[in-house]
Amino acid sequence: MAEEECPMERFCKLVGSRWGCLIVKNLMNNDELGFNELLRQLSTNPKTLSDKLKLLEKNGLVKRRVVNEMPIRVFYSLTEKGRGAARVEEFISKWIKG
Amino acid sequence: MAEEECPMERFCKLVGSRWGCLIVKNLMNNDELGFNELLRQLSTNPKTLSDKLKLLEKNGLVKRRVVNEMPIRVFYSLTEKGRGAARVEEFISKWIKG
DNA sequence: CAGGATCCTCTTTGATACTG
DNA sequence: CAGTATCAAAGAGGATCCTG
Repeated sequence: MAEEECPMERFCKLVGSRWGCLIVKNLMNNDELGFNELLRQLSTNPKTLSDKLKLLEKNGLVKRRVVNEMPIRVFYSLTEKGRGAARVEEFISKWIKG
Repeated sequence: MAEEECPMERFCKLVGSRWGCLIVKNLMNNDELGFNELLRQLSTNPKTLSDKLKLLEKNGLVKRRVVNEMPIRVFYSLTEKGRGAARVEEFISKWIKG
C-alpha cells in the first residue's frame, strides 16, 4: 500500500530493529568501534551489521571514518543526531513503564 | 538471538509497523471506531487489522468495547497509555527533523 | 580487517473466502 | 458486523564462505 510514512515508522526502521537499536547503544558507550569489534560485541553476522550500518549512515545517525593503513581500518561512531536517538529512547522508556 | 529486549524495540513492535502506527493515529482522531470502519479507513485486510488490534490491546494501548445488539458491534478506542504513544510520536518527529 | 555474495528460514503482510 | 482460516508473497535476519 505504500502511502506516506509517519515519523514514528521512519524512526522505527532505523533503530527499532534488534540490531539498529543495539548498534546505537554500543556506539553510545564506545565513541568509536571498528567493524569487527562491533560484530563481536553484537554477536551477529557481517551482512546484517553491514546492512544496518549503511542504513544508519545514510540517515545521518552514524559516521564512518576510514584509516588508510594496511590492513585498512574503518571506525564507526554516532553523529549528534545519532546521540539524539538515545534521548528518544529515554522518552520511550518512561512512557512504556508509566 | 533473543536476548533481552530494549524499550525502544518493544515500542517499535507496537507502533512502529505501518499498521500499528496508523491504527493509533486513526483512533486518535476518532474516539471510537468499529472494526469495519477501521478496516476501510486503513484499507488493509481483516487478518492484519485483527492481529494488530490484539497486540495493541494486550499491551494496554487499545480498549475494546462490545455492544450486544444484533448484529454485534465492537468499538475500539485508545487508552490513556495509547494516547501517550502520540506524545512519543511528537517527540520523535522533532528529533527526526532536527 | 572490512565487507560482499549466497542461500536459507522465519515473520509480517496481504488477498480471498468463509462463519457466527 | 466482527472477525477466523488458508495460502501466497515479501522482507528482515542469519549462517557461511570468500576477497581486496
